[in-house]
Amino acid sequence: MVNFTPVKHMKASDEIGNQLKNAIFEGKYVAGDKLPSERELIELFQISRTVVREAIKGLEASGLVEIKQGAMGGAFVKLMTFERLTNVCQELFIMEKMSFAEVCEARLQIEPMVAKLAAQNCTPEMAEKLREASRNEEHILDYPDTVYLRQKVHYILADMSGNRFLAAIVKSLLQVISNATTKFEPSHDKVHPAGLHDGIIEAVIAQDGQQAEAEMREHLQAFTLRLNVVEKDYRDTEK
Amino acid sequence: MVNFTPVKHMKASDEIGNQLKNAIFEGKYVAGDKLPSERELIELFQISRTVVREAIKGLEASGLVEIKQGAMGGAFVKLMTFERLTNVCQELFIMEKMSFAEVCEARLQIEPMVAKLAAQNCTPEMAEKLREASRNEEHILDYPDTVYLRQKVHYILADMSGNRFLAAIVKSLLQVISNATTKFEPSHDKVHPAGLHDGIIEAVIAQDGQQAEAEMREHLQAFTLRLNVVEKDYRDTEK
DNA sequence: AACTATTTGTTCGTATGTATG
DNA sequence: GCATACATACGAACAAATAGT
Repeated sequence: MVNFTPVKHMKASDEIGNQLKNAIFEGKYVAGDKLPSERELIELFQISRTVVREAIKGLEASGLVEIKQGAMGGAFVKLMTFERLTNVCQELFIMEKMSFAEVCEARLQIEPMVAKLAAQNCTPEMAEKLREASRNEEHILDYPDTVYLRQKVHYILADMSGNRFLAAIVKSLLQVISNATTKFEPSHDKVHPAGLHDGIIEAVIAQDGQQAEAEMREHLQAFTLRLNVVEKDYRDTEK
Repeated sequence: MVNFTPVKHMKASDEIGNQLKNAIFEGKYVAGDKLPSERELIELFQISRTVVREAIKGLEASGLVEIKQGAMGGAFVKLMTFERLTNVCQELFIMEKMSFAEVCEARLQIEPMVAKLAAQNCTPEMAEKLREASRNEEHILDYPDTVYLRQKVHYILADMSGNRFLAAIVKSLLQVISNATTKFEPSHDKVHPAGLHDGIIEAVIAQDGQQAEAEMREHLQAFTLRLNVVEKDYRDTEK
């Protein structure tokens, strides 16, 4: 049996798009590198400018490169970050592939576990960072637009877990919940009692994983329960 | 203070790409719908062919539409699935933004929890589905290329959790681990003792969440430990 | 400040490929 | 086989942004 190869042609733009993509995945181009210019790609692939541009447009839409115009411009490989995960989560939520309740439940399940890991990995430097974040929470009212501060403790704990994937998931969920919440409860940012995270923080610093997990669960449960009700009301009034 | 609006222009292709994207997010076009044809878009946006094509190419790369050519062709809105989450996870892994060990650990943390949820939601129909999947596992050797069968129990349990986000995460992790494993241990598919999941399945059917969680954790721990070693060896020999 | 070179952004005209009826 | 409707591809030109001289 002769091993004939299929003659199916991909679209030219997909073909060269894939070649460039693979080159990036293989590390031939790393973050900050410039891909060959359009004219060069025309030469390299022996193909028209239109096709080259469509291919690069695809890479841009996939979040792999950033295009700058002008002299010294071109398609630059972007630093691959977990931001892409967050974007996908956000889109899945918008497209109603997951409900607010599901997102909250996922957070309720995962974040306590992450807090436990954080407690197990807690170092003196991390402990100080946590304490500082906690102290700053009291000043949030002075900077009403720093949503980040409100969530800073959660972000730090996520990073402390030592698992970049889990950290990214937690941050993505936080982001989705935060975006949704400001939609149906614009005043939410302003109500945030100081010292809210103290229980969690102390447990983590004491490296008491069990306790950290329990404190985080309790912290989220009250919060989540109320939000779910508010969100449901909001959805009902929408109709 | 007059509320002047910024005059910064986006690229035309991005501009109309965003408008189309938003229309999709807002449900103006749903899965299966056809976007206006290139000619129509030219009319609607009063813009050139090339720009329209680049915009649509962007949507295609983002996974939002699928382009068919020929009469009755055009850009059709794709059904938004969790596949996108899996793709991003796969890419993050390839780009070394997360290690094999981290992926395994995440699975080890999340899947037992999902098994617990599955146990809490177990219905008679689901129980039967699980039993059938378990029985079929013995026949896997007859169909060596059905990777899916090997993981079927895990997939069913994920769906049983009742949380689409958690299910998607579990499936994505499974996929990443599976892809990586076949790289450094091609023979892996063939070794899969029958009845491996029986402990988990029985606990889930008995609706014993605690037990299901424990069984799943044990099931994964042995598996994970060995794989981590094999993977490390593989990485070392690569250099 | 003005000029030049380089690179991407946009347009138009034309031709070809592909699927439907 | 043919007409139609659509996407794919090419090439030439001009516009706009940016960096360096």
